[in-house]
Amino acid sequence: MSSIIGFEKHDHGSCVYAALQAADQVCQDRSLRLTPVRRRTLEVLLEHHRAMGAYDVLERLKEDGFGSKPPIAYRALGFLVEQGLVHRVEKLNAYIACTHPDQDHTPTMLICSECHKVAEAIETTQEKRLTHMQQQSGFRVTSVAIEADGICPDCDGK
Amino acid sequence: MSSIIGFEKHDHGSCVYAALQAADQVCQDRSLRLTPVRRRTLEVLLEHHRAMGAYDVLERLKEDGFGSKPPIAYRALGFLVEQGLVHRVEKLNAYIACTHPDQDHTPTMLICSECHKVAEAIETTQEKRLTHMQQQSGFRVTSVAIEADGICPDCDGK
DNA sequence: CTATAAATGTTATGTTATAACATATCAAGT
DNA sequence: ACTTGATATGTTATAACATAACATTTATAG
Repeated sequence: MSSIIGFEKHDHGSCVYAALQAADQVCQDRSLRLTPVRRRTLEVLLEHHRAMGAYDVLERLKEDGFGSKPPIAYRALGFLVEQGLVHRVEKLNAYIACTHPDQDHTPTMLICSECHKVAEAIETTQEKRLTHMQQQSGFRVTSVAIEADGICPDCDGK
Repeated sequence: MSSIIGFEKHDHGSCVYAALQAADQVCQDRSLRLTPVRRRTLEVLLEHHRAMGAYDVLERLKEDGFGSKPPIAYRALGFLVEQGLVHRVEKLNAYIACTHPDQDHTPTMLICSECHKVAEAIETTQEKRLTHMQQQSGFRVTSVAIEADGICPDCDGK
């Protein structure tokens, strides 16, 4: 079964706040530091609520007085991706805040070719399938990305 | 079920020849032109038998007297990807010849982080799952990429 | 209060990709 | 064959994405 987050309406203010809280918790639990740049980077992605390129993120960070060169953004994004707080959307070379950082998951990214919104479908059966494949093939999987292009419900109506 | 192609040994010469034949057939069936650049591009990928960047492909094309500028490679690759004769490996920004262009399929790419070989696992149940997801969510899927990082059987032994 | 590690910042450069336009080639109809 | 419209090839120029290497600052453990 799958549940989709991203295309329907929601209380955005509280969603951002909750996600930042969750991130604080995650980092505390893992003895990692959610430093100002890292926290702000996550916040920027949460506010935007769509996939952003590293240079778009960098733009915002610069405005807030953080460093202005690419590595600043790439390092913060790298950290957040490693911790599962942000997902990299490979097809777009872009980044999007995770909508449920608490759960350990392999997300399925649904990318609308029309409005360019990205939704994250969480797949629980996926894990099992991959483990199975791994046993059959002898390929030891460390990470998986699933990404679908298509038309989202909003755009499909038009 | 899944079947894996890419890590085990095989008769390379005949595999390249057969794939080119298949490509000719596919293009004929669809009234499309497998022009010299396009055919050579596919051949280069087949010979290499691993993921190649567009600029690596371009290098080869240039040597063969074709145009030497990026669009030459990107256009040929784009055509081949559209026709399902080549897959784009999103995580690597690279391209690899399809190992079974005849079947209509959603490939799972298995990317070895050690030796950088890429194998293609063909998934038949995947299609159904995505159709199902689509019905539930209202997201109309047009194309899907599934990519796994990990360690291939060869490298896992060491 | 140091010593060490971790994080931030900069410079410089490398890699991947596409827009825009000019030219050549092919395929269909006359 | 000859024109016409569509397809494909080629170039120039530039945009977008990403990292190596090194200097400086900040946190934290002893």
